[in-house]
Amino acid sequence: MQNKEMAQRVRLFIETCRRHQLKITPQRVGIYRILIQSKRHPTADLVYRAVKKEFPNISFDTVNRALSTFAEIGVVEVVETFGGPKRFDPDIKDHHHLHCMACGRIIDFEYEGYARLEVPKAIASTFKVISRRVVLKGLCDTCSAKQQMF
Amino acid sequence: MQNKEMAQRVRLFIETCRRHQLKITPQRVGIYRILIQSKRHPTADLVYRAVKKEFPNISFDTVNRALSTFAEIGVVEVVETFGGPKRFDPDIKDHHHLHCMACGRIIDFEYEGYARLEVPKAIASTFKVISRRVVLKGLCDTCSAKQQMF
DNA sequence: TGACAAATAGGAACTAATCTTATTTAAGAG
DNA sequence: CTCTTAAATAAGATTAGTTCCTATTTGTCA
Repeated sequence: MQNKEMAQRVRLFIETCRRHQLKITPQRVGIYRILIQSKRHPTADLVYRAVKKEFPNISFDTVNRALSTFAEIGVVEVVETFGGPKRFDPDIKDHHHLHCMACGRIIDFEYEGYARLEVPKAIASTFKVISRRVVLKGLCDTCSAKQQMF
Repeated sequence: MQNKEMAQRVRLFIETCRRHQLKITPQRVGIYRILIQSKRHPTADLVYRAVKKEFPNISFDTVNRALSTFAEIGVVEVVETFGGPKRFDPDIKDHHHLHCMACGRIIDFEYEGYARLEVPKAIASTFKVISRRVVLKGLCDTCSAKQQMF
């Protein structure tokens, strides 16, 4: 990620925090910076270990609480998983996911064809739909290559 | 569910277990029967508490292991969640999910319009896609009614 | 009917998430 | 710039969810 883009996203993040009357602490900014640099939909623990390099005595709880707070104000998203620890996604634009069942990697993709997944009338009339996503399960390039060998 | 349909599904379940060299134990059958009667995508703990009525000294581990085994051989599915305990779905037909963010309910639906969600070429050429599902987040009828009151 | 691998019960161990409390700090008021 | 106060943090304890371990039991096949 470009330095410039990063700075821009951090600015936006800070703005959103202010709008929600959240204090801008160095820890929160550090956590957010780590998160937007990660392409791996990390767990709280992974973020904790990364941010610990910059803040050696930050506590796990601070990281975990920050991530939950970020999700509440909508600057990050909790990703759908199939058990295991929560994973966080700093990309809040509409996009879709492929889950590799072998290595657990989650690959983001955007696709025009899914752009306006209409909601069935029967659903739309009774439920308030907030977000839509296509979730694919499969094997990523690396793992399907490995399988071929057997 | 009709008695007849139930018996048929259990027969199929037993067949699949045999195909995978799994022993047909009364516990496994009991757990499976509970699961196919549930419309709530229950957690292991919920299944455990229900099946305990029939098998008073079944252990949680037996239930949990059975459910994982069932998922491995494909007779049930682990449902996508946003943190929290694993949830299991006895419906292995293609279908989609609406997650109520307020009460946690997961509503199944089928929709012709999603029937063949084509996979983008860029994905299809590098990944082996095994299943596809549309995941909607929102508020269910009951919860959106409650919100209206404020 | 007997032999054996697989499954179960029960409890221990482990991992993830949340809570508690004392201390520190961001940010608005003066 | 300093003071005040509510909010946030660190550290450790607690709880929830899941998996592991071991002795015992039980399906299944010969």
